[in-house]
Amino acid sequence: MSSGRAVQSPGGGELLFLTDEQLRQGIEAMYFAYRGFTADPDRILAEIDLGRAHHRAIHFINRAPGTTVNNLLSILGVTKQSLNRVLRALVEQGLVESRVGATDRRERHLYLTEAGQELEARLSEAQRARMRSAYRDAGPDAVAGFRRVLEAMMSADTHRVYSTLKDRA
Amino acid sequence: MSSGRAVQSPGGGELLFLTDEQLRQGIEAMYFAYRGFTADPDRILAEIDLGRAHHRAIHFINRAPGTTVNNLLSILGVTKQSLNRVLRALVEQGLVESRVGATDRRERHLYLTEAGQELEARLSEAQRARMRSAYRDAGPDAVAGFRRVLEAMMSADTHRVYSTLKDRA
DNA sequence: AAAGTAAGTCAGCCTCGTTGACATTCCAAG
DNA sequence: CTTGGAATGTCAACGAGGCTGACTTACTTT
Repeated sequence: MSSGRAVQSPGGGELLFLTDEQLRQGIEAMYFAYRGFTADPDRILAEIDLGRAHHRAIHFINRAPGTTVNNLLSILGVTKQSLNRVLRALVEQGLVESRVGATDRRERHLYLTEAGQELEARLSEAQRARMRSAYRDAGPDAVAGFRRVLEAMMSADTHRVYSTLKDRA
Repeated sequence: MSSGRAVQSPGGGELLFLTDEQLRQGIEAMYFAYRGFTADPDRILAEIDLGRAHHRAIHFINRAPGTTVNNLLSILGVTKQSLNRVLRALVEQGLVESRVGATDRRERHLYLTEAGQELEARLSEAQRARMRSAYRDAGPDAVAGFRRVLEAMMSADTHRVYSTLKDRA
């Protein structure tokens, strides 16, 4: 598995030489890996007639309980109309509670119910198990590199959202 | 960016200790990075009323010209009915040509037309540019680690498809 | 030739994106 | 105050691209 070769650039700085073939393998790896990444939660969600969109909402509500719809929107990068359908389903199934804001009553603050927390735990345990196994197979140095490449691959605004979330962990 | 710590397991082997927090950061990084990964091609595709599914088909037809529908199916992991709709659009737009098999006339062999090749080049150049930039930011060691983790994250059967493609590059 | 299998197509459903129209609430200017 | 605009969230309807089921066509096996 070649990962490119450091060569001297004309300006003197070190440059990474990458063939189109190496890049394409990276692209395909990303595509196939993402399928594995979502496979386990998808199976669990299908049992209870929910989809990946519900998982994402549950994940980030769990991450920041009491978040508003608008805030969740900017994390997920979808339209509010799209998120709304997902949230409605989650509320109807008793997995999420939506409370009118105390100071600003236009806002809705979102929380996982008991049942929502249980589902979240199930989903994220499945996903973490795969991630843990991949990390162990690949080793600690690989993991650091993995993270570095992923962060470099994000779009600038997405990277900002990611960092904000990470920093307040 | 911590990537876990090597500790001695009871049996004496080395084990990677990973907190749930570390794993969750990896999960979020994967999610946000995948959005960046698809963003550039998506923009180009939207201009001509095509979607990600068309990109995938174009990518793998370009990779293995003359491939059959069935073969493409097993690479993409979708149903033939779903792929069929996508292929029909591509043929109608003159991007893909579907030729009846010479030896077995049930089969359809798929090829990119001139226009299809041009679009493929545009899409994959955009995607490679981002990948190249991410690789350069992260450095060669990071790239090797990135690839190792991704491969370990694939499901077994997907990994097989990926390897087969890679080996005959 | 008849039965079975494989490849592809047509029809119709569901999820989850999208845009448009709207109700509610807040706030700042008059 | 009040009133006009901005912010927040909801309802409706459309489209892409997954899915299953039923089918046709073409090849293979007996």
